[in-house]
Amino acid sequence: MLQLQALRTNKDQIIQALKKRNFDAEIHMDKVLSLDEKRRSLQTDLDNTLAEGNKLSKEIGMLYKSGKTEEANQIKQKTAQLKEESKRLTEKLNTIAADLEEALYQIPNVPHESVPAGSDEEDNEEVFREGNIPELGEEAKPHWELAKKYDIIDFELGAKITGAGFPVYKGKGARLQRALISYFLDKNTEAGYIEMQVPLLVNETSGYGTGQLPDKEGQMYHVTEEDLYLIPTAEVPITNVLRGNILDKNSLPISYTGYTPCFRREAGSYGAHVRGLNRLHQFDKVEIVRVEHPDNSYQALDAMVEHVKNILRELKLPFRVLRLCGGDLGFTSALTYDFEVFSTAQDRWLEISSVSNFETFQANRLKLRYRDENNKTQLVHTLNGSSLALPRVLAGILENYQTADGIDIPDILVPYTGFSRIE
RNA sequence: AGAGAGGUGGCCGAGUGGUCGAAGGCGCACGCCUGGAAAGUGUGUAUACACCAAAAGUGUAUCGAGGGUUCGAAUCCCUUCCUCUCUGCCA
Repeated sequence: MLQLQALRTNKDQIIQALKKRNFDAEIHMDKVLSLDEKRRSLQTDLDNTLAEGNKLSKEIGMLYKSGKTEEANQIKQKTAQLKEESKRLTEKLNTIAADLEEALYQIPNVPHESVPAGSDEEDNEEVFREGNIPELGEEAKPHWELAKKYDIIDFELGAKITGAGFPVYKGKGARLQRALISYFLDKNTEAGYIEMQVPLLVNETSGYGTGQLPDKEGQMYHVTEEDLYLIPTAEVPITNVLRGNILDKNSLPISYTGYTPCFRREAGSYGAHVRGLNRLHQFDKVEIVRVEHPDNSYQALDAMVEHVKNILRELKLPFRVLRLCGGDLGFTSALTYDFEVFSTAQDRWLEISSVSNFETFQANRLKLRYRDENNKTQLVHTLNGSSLALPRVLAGILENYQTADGIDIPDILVPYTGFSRIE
């Protein structure tokens, strides 16, 4: 959620910047600002009415104490009128405040100046590429065939137990999953991230805090009995750990990492691009989250990008980094770098990580602040990234490391798996 | 899941209808004292919103959350969430 104050003072600038997203902010902005104006004048009216009432109440108290019951009763009649008035104003104010909040929720984050203009993924800007794309020859198989051949992932079995998109990992496949999770967590904690184990279900407030609600409501599994949501990413519980806090500026930055399964309904997805591990309802991911002083957040974003690069280097997977264009940029993000691994057998790039700076957009909803030099509260910047999403890394390893009669395990993972080859 | 007790400021803790944003203590900040420190001592110490060009200041709201009773609620009533104790169940 954008800050009202910013909208009031930089209206034109923000409208201009949002054009990069192909988002016409003008109408929204006018609505927000006019609602805000109404809200403020109502607030003033209400405050004055309540103040008057408070004053009279005190008088009544005094009069009763000194036994002047009659005078007190006279004043009482005045307060009845004020009470009605304040009730009316409160109702009005609540309605306007709710409308205002809803209108604010409709406006996406302002893109960073480096975000390229563009309408879809075609316009994303490649900023980095590394690694050799192996020559696999004609025999190369996509990972879903490899998974079947070596009996390490069973999609049908998952469908039997639960439904499509809930695979079962078996034997060395399961072991490889576990190895990847441990390896990622080790890399992250070495880099100073504090490991967290968090709930996999969150309440509504947390969903709003990180911005999944209201705009991605349909993407989350909802446990209606308890009104809880299955997390679509560890970002939600981990970032909400700090919700509502006022941090000492010396406690910044705060860096967390956590492994969780992620649950996504993925309503509306279909076709070849969702085969195998490419798109699942349940998948594993290790996430990194940072809370930063606004002055340092872009430095932190670069550090996160470097960190993920290093992991992919160690895994010896061919990858590239994209700076997302305005049209492809997530609703809450100011700047996002996507990481993609090249899947040789599928002959396409697979997104495996997304690293974003949300600036104050999430912090504003989360009410997550720090105290500055002048003891004033300021919103922090929040960032997060995947390091990494398991299924596509797994797909990348299976496909790129395949040989005619087996799959090699990247050297860096062997201490974690305890084996160096799947046959 | 059932019965009972409770949720007050950064922390502890008083407060059962009136001037209470809330005693007292701890912590923290600044000052005094000291050669320096400790002890002592003085002052200050919540958040949001509105008014004001801004600071100062003023007003309003907030004692888990939401609603109600009342001229007036931290205090009474209802709903809900959470914590603790006992019973039950259970990995």
